[in-house]
Amino acid sequence: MAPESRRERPAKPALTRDGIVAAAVAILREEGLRKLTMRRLAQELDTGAASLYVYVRNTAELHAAILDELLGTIAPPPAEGSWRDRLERLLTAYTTRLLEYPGLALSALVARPSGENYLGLVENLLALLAEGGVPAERRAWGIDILLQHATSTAAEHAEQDSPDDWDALARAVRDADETTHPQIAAHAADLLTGRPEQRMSWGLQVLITGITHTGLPPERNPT
Amino acid sequence: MAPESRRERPAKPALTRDGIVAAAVAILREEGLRKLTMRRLAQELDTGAASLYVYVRNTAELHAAILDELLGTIAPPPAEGSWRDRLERLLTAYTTRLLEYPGLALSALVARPSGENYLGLVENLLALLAEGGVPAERRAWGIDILLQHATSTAAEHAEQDSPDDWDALARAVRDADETTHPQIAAHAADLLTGRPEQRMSWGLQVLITGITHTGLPPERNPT
DNA sequence: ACCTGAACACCGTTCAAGT
DNA sequence: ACCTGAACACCGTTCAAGT
Repeated sequence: MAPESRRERPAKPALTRDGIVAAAVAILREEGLRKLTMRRLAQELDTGAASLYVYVRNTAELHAAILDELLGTIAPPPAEGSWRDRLERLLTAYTTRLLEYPGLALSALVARPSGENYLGLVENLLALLAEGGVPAERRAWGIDILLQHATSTAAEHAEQDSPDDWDALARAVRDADETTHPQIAAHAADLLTGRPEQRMSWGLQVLITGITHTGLPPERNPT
Repeated sequence: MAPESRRERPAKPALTRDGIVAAAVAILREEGLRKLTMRRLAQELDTGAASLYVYVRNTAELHAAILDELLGTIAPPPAEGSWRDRLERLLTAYTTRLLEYPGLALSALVARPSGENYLGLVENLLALLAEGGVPAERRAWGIDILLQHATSTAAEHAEQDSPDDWDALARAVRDADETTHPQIAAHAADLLTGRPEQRMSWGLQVLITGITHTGLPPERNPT
């Protein structure tokens, strides 16, 4: 009896948090963040959206879990090269990962992640600053700016379904009146030039140099 | 005849782009960005949501227009103080404005604004870097990082309906294992300490110092 | 040209009821 | 405890039809 249970369709696997996150990553890779909704995810797992809420508090938490999963695939920086080189490579790898799904970077910016792989990244960054001789009390705030920069650089590329926005700025800069906006007119070329990797690399150099040269305020009150 | 047109209700004003943006700003101030939807905005203007699309391409464009409106209320920096002081004050004023509506900062990060007031801000920033002796070819990229930092600092505070996220990171940092995460354990205090204004101020110092000390890559290819 | 109602194609989240 | 269907309370955007 009960021949239905012997159909070709594979047995419906039990729901688990890991299974949910894995399915979410799969949808993300195949269809993008826009399509990754609770309803679509539930459909993929052959259940109702409500069932997901047993394992995941809300969409933000789901995004955080996915991000941490993705962070797990960042290769640790090789031991060769100066600490600055390795620091830049590690942060670039982080940004590159995020650039595959800029919408996730946006989530990461708003809800700071706290998963195992994110903590590992923080750990590595702190160690690199220590190796570079950055004073201990400056390291935590230092990686904070570095990560904020790396994350927001990726987030800027979110939702580029229509590149109208960039065109709008480019047009405004090009059409800038020389008398009302002399600076913009003079710098028009540089405002619109530079490959993303070049700007990213320069930005990291700026930050690292700034961090090594800028002392903390004398008193740092708790939040 | 037609006594309906003489009712106490004020005559429905004609739709204009400016009127739409003004109504949007009003809703933003009174109810927040979450409540500012095309449907709610149309309701406020006593029309249907579809009518708005005659004047505004989509939600992103509406957000950009609102942001530029808000930017108009930033006081120009006073002429007193060093260029660094004035630069920091101007950027802080920008971030403070954005912090009132962090959701807008998120929009600004994704769709770079191009309104008149935003261009004015860019113009002022370029002039300040010029005054500070920053080489011409470095100024455009310099204000780009400064604005990215200022905008993303505000964006980080978006959607804090539930402060669970910060708690999650704080817990993870405090619970960090000393053997697996020695750096995090050692820096736990600094990772969680510091008033936002202090971190913001230090961040700007880092950027300004970095910009004045870091040359551009020799070749900068067009985008 | 401008404006509209209605429709299209969706959302996240909650909750009472089942197993 | 886990799972579900159905409901609640919404979205942005398009479009044919009107004025």
